[in-house]
Amino acid sequence: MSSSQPFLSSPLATTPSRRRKSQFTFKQLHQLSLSSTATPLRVIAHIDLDAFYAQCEQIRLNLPDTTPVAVQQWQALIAINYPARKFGLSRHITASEAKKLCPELVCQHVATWKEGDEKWAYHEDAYKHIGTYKVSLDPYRMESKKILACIKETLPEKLQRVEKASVDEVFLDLSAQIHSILLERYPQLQGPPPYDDPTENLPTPPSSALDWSADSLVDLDEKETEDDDPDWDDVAMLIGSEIVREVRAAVREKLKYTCSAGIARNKMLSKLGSGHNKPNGQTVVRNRAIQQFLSSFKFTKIRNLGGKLGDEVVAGFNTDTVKELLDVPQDQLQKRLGDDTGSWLYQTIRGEDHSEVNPRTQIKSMLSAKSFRPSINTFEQGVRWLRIFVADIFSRCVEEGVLENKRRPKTINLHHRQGGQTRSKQSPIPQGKTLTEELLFDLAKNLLAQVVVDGRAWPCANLSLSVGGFEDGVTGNKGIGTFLVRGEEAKAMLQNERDRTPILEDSGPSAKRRKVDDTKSATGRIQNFFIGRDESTGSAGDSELEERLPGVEDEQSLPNVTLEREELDEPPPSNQNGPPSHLHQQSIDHYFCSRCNVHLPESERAEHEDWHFAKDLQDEERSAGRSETATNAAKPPPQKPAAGRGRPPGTTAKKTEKGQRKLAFGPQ
DNA sequence: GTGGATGAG
DNA sequence: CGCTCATCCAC
Repeated sequence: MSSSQPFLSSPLATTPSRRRKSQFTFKQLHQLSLSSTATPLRVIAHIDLDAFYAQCEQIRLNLPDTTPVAVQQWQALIAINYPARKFGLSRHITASEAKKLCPELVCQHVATWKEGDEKWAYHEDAYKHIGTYKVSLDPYRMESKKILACIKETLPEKLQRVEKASVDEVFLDLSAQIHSILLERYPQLQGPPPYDDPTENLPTPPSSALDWSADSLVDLDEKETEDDDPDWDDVAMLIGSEIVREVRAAVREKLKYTCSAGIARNKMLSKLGSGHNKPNGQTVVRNRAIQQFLSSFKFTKIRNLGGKLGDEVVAGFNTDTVKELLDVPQDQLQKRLGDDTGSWLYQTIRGEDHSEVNPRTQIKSMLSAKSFRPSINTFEQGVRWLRIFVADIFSRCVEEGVLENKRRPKTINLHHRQGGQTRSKQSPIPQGKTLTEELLFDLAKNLLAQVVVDGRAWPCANLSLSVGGFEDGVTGNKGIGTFLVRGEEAKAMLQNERDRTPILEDSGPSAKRRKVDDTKSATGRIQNFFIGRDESTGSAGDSELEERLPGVEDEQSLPNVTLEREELDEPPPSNQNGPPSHLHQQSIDHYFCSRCNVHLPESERAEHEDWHFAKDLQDEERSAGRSETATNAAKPPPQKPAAGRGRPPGTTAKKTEKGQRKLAFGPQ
């Protein structure tokens, strides 16, 4: 509903002397305590750190906050703080151009990994080494964590609802806390409603003018005047604004960061609001001001309309403003965009957004990537970057508590870009083994090998490695006494292995010798990864020599690939239960476990078999303890229940006539 | 489950 | 721009 209409159409408005009742009901007030997306009293805040990366560097370097600071990534500037913006600096200019415009600019390069290092660092001359270093954004992730923790500490634990929206943004659903404060400050709101009827209107709101002086206030809609009495939604917003001011003060005082905020009825409006008064300001979008506020924007500034969908709308209706799009009837929008997208857009430009604040603060995946200029052309070059990616990802996994078994990823994914197209390969991370850096490295190499044999791998313009499917750690393998002991043994053995062949070697002459070995061992695994490939259609062409045309089945086979296929393919990798037939000897000291899809040295074979044995035993006990229907003894460990509730706007893909996909937004 | 695409910052 | 992160869909 429009926020302004009820005021205008209220019959009581004709009796100026008598104050009208609230337009809100006891039911809507109650819904506020539940953070319901349906209540018009809802209050959402969006908090956005000001020029975050630049502020991180300014604070890390202990510079006065008046110093112009930019963050440099190779030659590009990826963040510019507000003092620097006064000099006309913007993104898309180079560091040297910026220095000319602003000689006293502090131009700090991001931290980087260099080959062989076991940790990222701030290197003075990083920009000279775009070919061998990899950017690390870890410092900003760590600051982000501290800020998020600070925000959570400031809010009452029981009533908070915080969504981490990005490294420098959060959404807060303040509804429940505001409900509590309202009842406390205005006891007349405590129930029960008259006649115990929840549809009864709330008592008359306080008549004194509200003090908005500390906030930037968006102008009211036309026909609304500041003389109109406030209602409870205004009171709720004002309380929300107080809370946000306290949160921002805490972040400022404890961590020195400034941020901007928007307070409004929903996520979309709060986000637009937070950008309205930067830096270090907060903006309240009262319900009575929504139309005026929204109409001032190009709709491409609204979330989800910044991309192709927005372009499609512009093309379809020859305007990029909310104001003009308001004249388009809903069915016209639907005709052009599809029913769901059309009605979503119709509602959105009228200020409606019923999406929930998703109480989620932990990441679900992490990624390490590098664009290559110029492209890289060999498997061993790729492997060298994988080393760095793995070091990066593994150290971040350690921060996530992987070593303490708190959280651990389930899958590993390699993305590869060549020419216009990107392809990816992924594999499960075996859960039976301790998650080590070399395990990840091994898996990553295999994925790269798969990409290579699939063809058209070179020249490669971009590689990225990610791990995902983070789940809470297992409980400690109850009932398996031998596992932990053996696990320690395994660690010791792996340590010995590492001592002999250090994984994080120095860059230098020795690296050249070693990378040959990497290539060999990895090509050895190419063979293994041809399991499952259909022999009759042959295997992939040799991408380095043969560019296959799209759609053409080129069946040039790699002799050494098909060689071992038979034996490997025999028991296809599966989760079936059974005798220990899952360990396949590949060579004198090399095994492949088809249950885990993992390669093992002889030194780990016994432990691995023991682990399966113990786990099967445990699973049998479990299923016996339950019912006869439990036949899933060898299924993966029980999954985390569900990702909480509340997906952001329900989106469903549709195919357009042109075969392009676009988003469609369904009802919540 | 896998691989591609879109969108955000 | 380059590097992340999330979500969705066809398969």
